[in-house]
Formats: sequence, C-alpha cells, structure tokens
Amino acid sequence: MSYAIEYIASALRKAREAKGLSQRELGKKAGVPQGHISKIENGAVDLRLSSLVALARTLDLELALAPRKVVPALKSLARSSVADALRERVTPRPLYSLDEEGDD
Amino acid sequence: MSYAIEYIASALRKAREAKGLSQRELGKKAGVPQGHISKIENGAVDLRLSSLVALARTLDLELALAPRKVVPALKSLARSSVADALRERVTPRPLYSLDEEGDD
DNA sequence: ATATTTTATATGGATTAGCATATTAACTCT
DNA sequence: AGAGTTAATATGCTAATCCATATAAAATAT
Repeated sequence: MSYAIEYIASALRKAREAKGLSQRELGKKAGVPQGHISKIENGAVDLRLSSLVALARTLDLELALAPRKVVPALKSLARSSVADALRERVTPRPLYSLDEEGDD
Repeated sequence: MSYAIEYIASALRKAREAKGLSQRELGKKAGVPQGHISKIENGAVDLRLSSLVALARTLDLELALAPRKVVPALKSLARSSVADALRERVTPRPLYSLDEEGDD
C-alpha cells in the first residue's frame, strides 16, 4: 500500500480524534459511511478525491496542491496556528504534506 | 460532478501545460496511462488518491492537508514563488486549494 | 450480564484504472 | 488539393476496487 495513503490515513484519524469525534459522528457530518471511514483510517483503501475532500472539510482541513518549492515555508507557517485549529496542545506535524518519500 | 474534482482537474491540466508536457509524457513519468489522464483532466472521473499523488509529484506539486485557518496565508505565500515554479508569466491561481465552495 | 457505544468485517452494486482503439490536428510530400 | 505520416487527445470495453448497506465484534459502562 502506498505511502501517501498511509500518511493521509493517519492524518485523518489524528484530526478526528483531536476533535473528539467518533467515526460515526464524523461520517454523519461528512456524508461518508462509518464502515468506510474505518477502512480509510486503516489504510485499507485507496480513497477517492471526493471522500478525502468530504472528510477534510468536516475536520476543518483544507486540501491544497502547492508548488513543492513553498512546502517548507508552509510547514513553518502551519506550525504556528494549527495547534489551535485542531485544538491540540502539542501538534506533531500540522501540515500533512506528502513531501518526503520512500515509495515509488 | 463535484466542484473539487473540476478544480483539481483544471489545476492538473494547467500545471502539465505549464511544464510543456503531453499527456503521454506525463503519463509515462507518473505511471498513469494517457487515457486516464485525459479523463481526469476532463473531470470525467473521481480520481483516487494514488493517481492524484502520482501526477502531482511528477508536476512538482505537493498535496497538503492544512488547517483551513492558514489557507489565506498559504495563498499569498504561494503567489510569490509559483510563477517561477510553474514557469508562467502571470499566475492566475497558484495554490489550488479547495476553499471556496458552492458545491455540496 | 445487559445495554450502549465504537470500530471492524462481509456482500453487492457502482465507478475507476488500464489497455486498445479511434478520433482529431498538424505537417509533409507528390 | 489530397493522401500519407506523426503526434496528441478522447472513447470503449473489461477487470480491479471503491462505496454503501448490513452485520458482527470489541470495548465501556451501569
């Protein structure tokens, strides 16, 4: 299974838990069935863009396609405000970018 | 078809053309068949994450999941360097974020 | 132990991904 | 001008896989 999938998967789970939502609650808000969220978070599916966007939106996350050049800047930028955005005390990696690889 | 799909679709096409690649060339580099790229760029499919990541990487774009709060900052940040990144004189919308809606 | 809540696992219908082919466009040659 | 050639994009068909519903399992609490 691809690295990107795993990464997004865990990012979504962390964001959901940070917001204190159950899979069912998130699913209801996002319009994605709970069972599917389970598979997504476990990296069992190569989810479609529409599913990703639906979940991200509900978690107050925004999917963006940015030039690789600016990614480092994005990271430091995000670090300053994401803790509050995700309502977490310590933010491990606020901007879930797929920069570093190891895959393909 | 979803707004997000359309948006990503046109973003990918613009990025490809900005790099002067044909669908076939991009497909070869990214490992995605040309026919599929055609469908993606025409918004005919709800592409999977693996396809999106493969194409983005090849186009020197980075997929990121950022807190909505920082998106405006991302945009202005991206504007300053994307022209060079995409080799375009005038950059219409450098950071392809899915912020504004109208859809669902 | 039962009820409640949360997450994980099947099954079937729907849609993408991949391959081959067809269409379209541009160019050259006679 | 028209035929032939090459390059680029689009379309059809089949197989693989996602998404949706239902069900089961696991965990928590009373």
